[in-house]
Amino acid sequence: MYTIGQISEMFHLPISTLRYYDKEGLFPDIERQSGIRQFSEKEVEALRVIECLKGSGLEIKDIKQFMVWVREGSATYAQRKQLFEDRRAAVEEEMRQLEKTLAMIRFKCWYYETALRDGNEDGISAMLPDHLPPEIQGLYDLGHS
Amino acid sequence: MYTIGQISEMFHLPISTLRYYDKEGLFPDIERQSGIRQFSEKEVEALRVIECLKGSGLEIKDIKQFMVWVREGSATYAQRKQLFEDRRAAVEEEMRQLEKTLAMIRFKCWYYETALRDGNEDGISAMLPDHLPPEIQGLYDLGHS
DNA sequence: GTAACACCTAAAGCTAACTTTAGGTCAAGC
DNA sequence: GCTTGACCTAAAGTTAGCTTTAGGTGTTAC
Repeated sequence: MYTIGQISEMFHLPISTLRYYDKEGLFPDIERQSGIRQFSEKEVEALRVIECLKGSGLEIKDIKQFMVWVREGSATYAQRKQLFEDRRAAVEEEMRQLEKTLAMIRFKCWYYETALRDGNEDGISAMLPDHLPPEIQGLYDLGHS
Repeated sequence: MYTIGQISEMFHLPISTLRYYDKEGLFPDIERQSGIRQFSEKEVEALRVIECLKGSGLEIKDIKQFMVWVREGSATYAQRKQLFEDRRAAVEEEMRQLEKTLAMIRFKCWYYETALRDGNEDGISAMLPDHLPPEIQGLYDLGHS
C-alpha cells in the first residue's frame, strides 16, 4: 500500500494530478483509511495503463470508460480489445505523420546549414533537386522561409 | 493570389483558424485589398511551415517568433537552424516514446485476444514469459486490467 | 433595389487537463 | 500544547487553441 505522496514520486506526477484523476473516476476501487487514499498494486497498474492510453492520445473521459469496463469483468473483454486496437491504429497513424514532419524538418536543417554557409538563401533553389526528399517534392515550388 | 476561402479549402483549415493565425502574427507580411486578405505564395509557404512546426509540437507563439526571424533576413539563419534542430530532437524523442506506447498497446491487444478466447484472464500470467516484449517486462509484475 | 455571398472585426465563449487557493483534519515531535 | 508535515475537499483559476457571435462592408445576380 502506498500513500499519494509515494505514488507521486514513483510516477513523477503532481499530487494534484493524482487527486484529479481520482475525481475523474480513474481509480474506481481505491480504498481509504479514515479519508486517506490507499494506493494498492491495482492502482499502480491502473496508472501504467493511464500513462499508456494518455500517450496514445486518449482523453481522460475515455480512460474512465475503460476503467468502468475493467470493473465489469469478462463481459467487456471485446470492448477493451477494440479500444486497444483503435489505439494501435491511432498511434501508427501518428507515427506516419511524424515521419513526414521529420522529413520536412531534416530538409529545413539542411536548408539553413546551407544558407548559413553561403550567407544567403539565393543559391539554394539550384541545389534543391539533389537534396529534396521525395516527401517534400511538390511542396517546394518556390520557397524561402 | 488566393482568398481566405480558397486557402481554407487548400489546407482543410476553417476560415476562423486562418484569421486566428493572422491575428497571432503568423502572416506578418500579408497584403490586403480594401481590407480583404490576399494570400500569396509566401503565405502558402508559411502555412506549410506552420503545419510542420505545429506537427512537431511547437506552440503558436513560438511559430510567430520564427516568422519574425524570417522577416529579419539573413541575420537570423542561426536561430532558425537551431529551432529546426530542436524540433528534430523533440520529434525523435516523441517517436521513441510512441514506440514504447505501441509495445504496451500491442501487448494489451494480445492480452485481450487471449482473455476473449479463454473467457477469462486467469491463465494469462502463466503465458506471459513468452509474450512479454522486453519494453514491458518489469512493468508487469502482477496485473489484470 | 434587394437578396445572397464572401469577406471583415472585436469580443465573448468553449474544452481539456490541470493547478491553485482557502480552509480543515490528524499524528508525531519538542 | 503547539507547531510541523502529510493528508483531505470544494471551488475557482489557468492556458492553449480555437470557435462562435454579433454586427458590418462590398460585389454580383435577378
